[in-house]
Amino acid sequence: MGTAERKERHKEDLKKDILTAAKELFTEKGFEATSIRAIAEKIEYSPATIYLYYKDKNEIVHALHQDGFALLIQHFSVINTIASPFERLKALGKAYMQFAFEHPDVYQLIFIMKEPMEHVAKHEDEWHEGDQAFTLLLKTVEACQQDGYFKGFEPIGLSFVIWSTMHGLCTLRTSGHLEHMTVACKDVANLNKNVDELLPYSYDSFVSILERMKA
Amino acid sequence: MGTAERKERHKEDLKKDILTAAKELFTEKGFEATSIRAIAEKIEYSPATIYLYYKDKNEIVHALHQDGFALLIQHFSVINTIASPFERLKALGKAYMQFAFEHPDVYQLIFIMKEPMEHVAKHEDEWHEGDQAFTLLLKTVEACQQDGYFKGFEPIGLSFVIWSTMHGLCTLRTSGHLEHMTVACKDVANLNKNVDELLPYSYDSFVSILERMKA
DNA sequence: AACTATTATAAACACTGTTCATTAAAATTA
DNA sequence: TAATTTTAATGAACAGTGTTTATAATAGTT
Repeated sequence: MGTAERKERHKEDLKKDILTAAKELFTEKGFEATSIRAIAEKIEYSPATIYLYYKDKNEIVHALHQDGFALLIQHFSVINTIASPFERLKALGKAYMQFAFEHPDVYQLIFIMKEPMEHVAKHEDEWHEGDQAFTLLLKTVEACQQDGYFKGFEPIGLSFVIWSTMHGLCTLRTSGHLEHMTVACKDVANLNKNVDELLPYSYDSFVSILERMKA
Repeated sequence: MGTAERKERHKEDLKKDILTAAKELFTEKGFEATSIRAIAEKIEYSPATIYLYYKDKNEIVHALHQDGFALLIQHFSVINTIASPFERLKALGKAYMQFAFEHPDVYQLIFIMKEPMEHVAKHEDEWHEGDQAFTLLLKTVEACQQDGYFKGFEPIGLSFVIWSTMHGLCTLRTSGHLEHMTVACKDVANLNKNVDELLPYSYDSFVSILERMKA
């Protein structure tokens, strides 16, 4: 008769509305300040209704985590046009960094927060999003190796080191730790106490290191 | 009369007792589960009393942050006995990694959590602890340079890259993200799906990279 | 002993995530 | 169409959180 379908559609709409409201509040006020009650108020439903569509807050956070990852993968799409493997690797790093600074809250959601991963763990699931992104890096590193870079290195370990470096650069910045380090900035004439300059600067250092790894 | 001194001493004792109780609860049950009420119960005082000695929870967290950093610096003391700069750098990395795994909660307190840094920011303070640790790394890197390593590199940027890599390695592990990445572990014969092996393994890769940077 | 300054606390405020019995609405059956 | 069943939504409560404040108890001084 079709009424069941319409109902089902309405149910899925509401589930998405919850997620959209959560995402907006999240990017607006951060995770800490985003309560179930606030989400409920935004979609004009009772807080208890949320629990008819999501088991708990972690399930919402995990859904946002997945959405956030899709956005990251999307940011990576720029590298498809680049033929040179090493240039592709560099572009991947730049895209990663840019994403972390443009969407610090999403970055936290997908790479820092424990809750979404705990949700994956509880459901004995696998982290497909992470695998997908890591595979992209791995393939690029392997392509670089065929181009003469990183000879003698095992690609997975190397990929992981590269990811770690980028992750470290991004997190140390967004967590606010660098802002209060005087040594790292003040003493360098080129930097002028500006933290924002330290990161692209360090990224260039990192690229130089990798560049020297060509046979 | 001395009574004023005794009182002052008692006051400082209580302030330390609060911190000790907080530290114990923190390492026992984690930050999330450590409430002011729980701390108060442990020292057998009323929750409101805590606020006579610490302005708010962030001030307690910041005090723990400073204690934690002292512990890290202590872990670094092993490098004093090593003459070779590059071996010293390697030992520094190893000590850093070991600290992160032995005290994951303290690591989170000093390098991941935003709250202690927010406290530093509010008081227009500087992050002396961070500066101290970074300087130690910087001096080691500079010594390496005088030994023929990292020629042509600006030491601060390079030091920051090294720190970022170590930080990335440690945080990706303790946050639980690696546990659910199948690609990174399963496919490597040497690793046998074991995440615990991925890190020392990746660390060795990183050391190899640095090793190649001689002359 | 009386007064004052310090220290401690009970109670409340405004929140949080989550559960559950109850009610309202919609769909199905008689 | 009327009665019944299934589904969806909610108000209220539970147990917790950080924090503030007026009140009470204690200690020190005159």
